[in-house]
Amino acid sequence: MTSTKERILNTSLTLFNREGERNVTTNHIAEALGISPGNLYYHFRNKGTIVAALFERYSQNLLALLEAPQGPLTWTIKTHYFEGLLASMWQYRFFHRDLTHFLHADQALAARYQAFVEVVLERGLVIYGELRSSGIIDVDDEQLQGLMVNTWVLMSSWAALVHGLRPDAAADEALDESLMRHGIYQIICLEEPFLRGEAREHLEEMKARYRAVDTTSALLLGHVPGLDRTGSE
Amino acid sequence: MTSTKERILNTSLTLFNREGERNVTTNHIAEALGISPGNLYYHFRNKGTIVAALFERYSQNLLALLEAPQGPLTWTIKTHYFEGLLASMWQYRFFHRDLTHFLHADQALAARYQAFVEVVLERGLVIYGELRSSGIIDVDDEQLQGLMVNTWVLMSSWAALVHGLRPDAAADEALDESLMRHGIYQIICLEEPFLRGEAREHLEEMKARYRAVDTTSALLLGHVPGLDRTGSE
DNA sequence: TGATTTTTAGAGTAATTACTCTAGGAGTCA
DNA sequence: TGACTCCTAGAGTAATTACTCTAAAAATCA
Repeated sequence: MTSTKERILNTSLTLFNREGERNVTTNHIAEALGISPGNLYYHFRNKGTIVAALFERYSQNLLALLEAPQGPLTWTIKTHYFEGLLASMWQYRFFHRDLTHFLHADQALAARYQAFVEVVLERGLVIYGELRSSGIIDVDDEQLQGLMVNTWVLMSSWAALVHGLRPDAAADEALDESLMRHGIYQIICLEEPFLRGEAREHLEEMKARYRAVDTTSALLLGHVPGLDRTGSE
Repeated sequence: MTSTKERILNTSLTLFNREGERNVTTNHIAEALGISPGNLYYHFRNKGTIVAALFERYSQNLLALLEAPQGPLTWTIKTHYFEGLLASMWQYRFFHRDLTHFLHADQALAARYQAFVEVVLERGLVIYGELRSSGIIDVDDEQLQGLMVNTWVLMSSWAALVHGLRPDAAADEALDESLMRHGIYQIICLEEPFLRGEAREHLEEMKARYRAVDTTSALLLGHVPGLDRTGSE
């Protein structure tokens, strides 16, 4: 049986993701759990510590994934790997959604977050570096850095962005998954021009796999008709 | 002399950007202006309408920029043009920072925002389409779409992301400008592999111009080293 | 068992905050 | 002048909300 502390975190996470941290009061969390506010405050000094604890879980989660050894790295494996990362980030999407507020409100959290980003980028550079060594991507140092930053911006913003555009807080798991796949698709778009050898062979297959069939393109590229025209001109 | 209504909007914008909309109360806005809360509420039914009015200003601002005719389009011009867009977005950065909350709280605003994004993407596709027609970028339809989405994600997230990482709310104009230039640099990184002809010739020059000398690697890829900008023009 | 510590309930509070209401000044037009 | 509208002040309020306090149940230990 999970401890009360754990249950508070789990419920908070669910509510934060669904309603947005700003709209979830501590009383609301307690009520959802069927415990008293006093009990909640016995386990967490204040609301901020709940957020901080969730960030800890989030960052541990992500860093663990990033530490995982992987033997010979192919582009396909790497992409699948990124898919896992994005899924983890989606689980804690409330965090990136209100990131600036949290960092503004909690100096210590800000420092931990900064360190976290540094490690993520560092590790990401290693991964891309390995791909380069294997001749899978063809980039110079500068392009590698640019690519890494863009990948991170995309991943860390994707959830919030997509969450803002999707139809009303309908808890549609199928849609969510499709949106995450679209995120990976966009990363593939980032990498595509640099891909060589093995990766190039799998490119179309991978694009097809992650390309959002209907719903996703509908969301971001709605009824944008621009392409038919520019193609023929 | 600007009307009270305008002054309320201006002050709100300033405070929202600096403190975050969440931390700025209506009383606070009134106080900053030296007017009474009652007066504020005479001009705006509630806080949400202030946000909505600011979004209107923001979207009009951006759409006007996007409508601007431009004659023959070079990559250099386009990049300079994007710089203007990003600067406008930076002026209203509070909006993208709390975007999901605003959309969640105001159905009508959500609809307007969705329409806004559609127009922006549409217009962006036209611009990239023109570059393609001129042989400046070499992409197929699918790559064009992918590029467009990534550009938009990058631009609309950049302010919030960077704001979260920069040192404490120091109102450092020089730093801000450097960060915006870095945003353009990242877009250049997105486009670089597709560039041909004229653009390719100006690539290094443009990269040099927008590359943040210290701050780039500093903010996102390391620690901020006191901002020692060596003669940049 | 009794003693002690951990966990819980739940009423309560101080502070905040979005917003209201009334009354009156200030400009305009007759 | 008076009447009418626009604008402003500022006291006040209802509701929310993060958080406290006391006491008791439950678990742990001697």
